[in-house]
Amino acid sequence: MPEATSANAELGPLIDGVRTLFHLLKAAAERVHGDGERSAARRGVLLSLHEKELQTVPQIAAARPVSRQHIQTVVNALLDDGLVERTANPDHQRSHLIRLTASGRDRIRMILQREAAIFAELPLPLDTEQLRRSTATLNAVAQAFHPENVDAAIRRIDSKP
Amino acid sequence: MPEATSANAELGPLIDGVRTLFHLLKAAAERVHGDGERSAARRGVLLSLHEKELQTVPQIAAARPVSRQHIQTVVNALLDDGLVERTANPDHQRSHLIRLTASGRDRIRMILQREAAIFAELPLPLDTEQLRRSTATLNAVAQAFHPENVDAAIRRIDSKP
DNA sequence: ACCTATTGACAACTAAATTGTCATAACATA
DNA sequence: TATGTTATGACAATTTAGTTGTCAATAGGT
Repeated sequence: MPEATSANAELGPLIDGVRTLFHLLKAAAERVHGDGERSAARRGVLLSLHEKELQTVPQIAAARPVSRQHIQTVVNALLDDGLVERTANPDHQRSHLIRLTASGRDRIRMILQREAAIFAELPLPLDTEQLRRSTATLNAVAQAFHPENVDAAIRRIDSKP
Repeated sequence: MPEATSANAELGPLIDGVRTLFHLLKAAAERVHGDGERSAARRGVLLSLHEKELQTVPQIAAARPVSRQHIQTVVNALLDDGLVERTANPDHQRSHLIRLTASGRDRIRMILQREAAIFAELPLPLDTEQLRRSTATLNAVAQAFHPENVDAAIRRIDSKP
C-alpha cells in the first residue's frame, strides 16, 4: 500500500486550482449553453445515462458526489421535460430503470458536440498526454479524499495530541 | 501563440474530475474544520490576506473567480468576527486596506496546520512532481477558460454554421 | 470643473445542493 | 411465513455560496 509522503504539502495549490477552475467552468457552461441545459447536474445525469443506458436513480447518484435525493429531483425534472423516461425494472417494482428518450439522446449529443467544437477553439497550450496525466492525478487525489479516508485521517490526528 | 489541438477532446474527463474533486473537497472541509471556518470563501479570504498582508476588498476579489460584492460580504463577516480589521489607505479614503488581526492570523495558521497534518495522513500515492505538474496543467486550463477566451470561441463557432 | 469609474452598502434573487421525514416496498433470516 | 431492516420515491424546509442590480459617495482623469 502506498505511503503518505511530503507530497501532500503540494495539495494546497492544487486545491486552489480546482476551486478556481470549478468556478470558471460553471461560468463557461452558462456562456456555452445559454439557457438550454445550464445546470451541471442535469448535464451530468444525461451524460451518465448516455454512457450507461439503463440505471435506477440510486445507481446514478452513487456514481457522483451528490445525494440520492438531489439526483432524484434532477431526474424528475428531466422526466417532466421528456428527456428521460422510466422503464420497468425486472429486479425491483418501485425503482424504475431510467433511460434517455430520443429527445434526451439528441440533447446530450448536441451538448457534447457543441462543447467539443468550442473546446477546440480554446487557446489551450497543452497536449493530450498532459491532460490525461493531470486527469489521472485528479482522480487519485479524489480517491484519497473519499470521506472514509478523510475521517480516518482526522481520527489519527485527533487521537495524538 | 499556442494553437488549439485535438488535446481538447481530453477536456471532458478532466472537467468531470474537477467537479467531482470540488464536491469531495467541500465535504472534506466540513469534516476537517467542523463548524469553525467551514466556508471556502472565508478560508480563501483569510489565506489571501495571509499571503499578502494589506489589500482592499476589490483587490482580494480580483484575484479570485467570484464577484466583488460577494467578497465584500465575506470580509464584512470577518470584520464582525474580529478576524480582520480595516486600516487607513493612503491612496484612497473610502476603500480601506484590510489586514488580519492577531486572532485572524492565529485562525488561518491553525487552519493550515490542521490541514497539513491531515493531508499527511491521507493515502496519496503521488509524488510532489506529479502534483506540481497537475496543478500547472489546471492553471493552464483555467487560463484557457477565462471568459474572454470562451466568448471568443463561442463567437467563432456560432459565426460558421 | 466635469465626466467616468470605483467603492461600499444593501436588497432581491438563484442554483445547487443539503437534511430530515414519511410511507411503501424489498430483502434477509430465523 | 412472520418480522425486523434497508432501500426507494416523494416531499418539505433549509443552507450555502454565490449572482445581479442599484444607489450614493468618492476618486481619478482630462
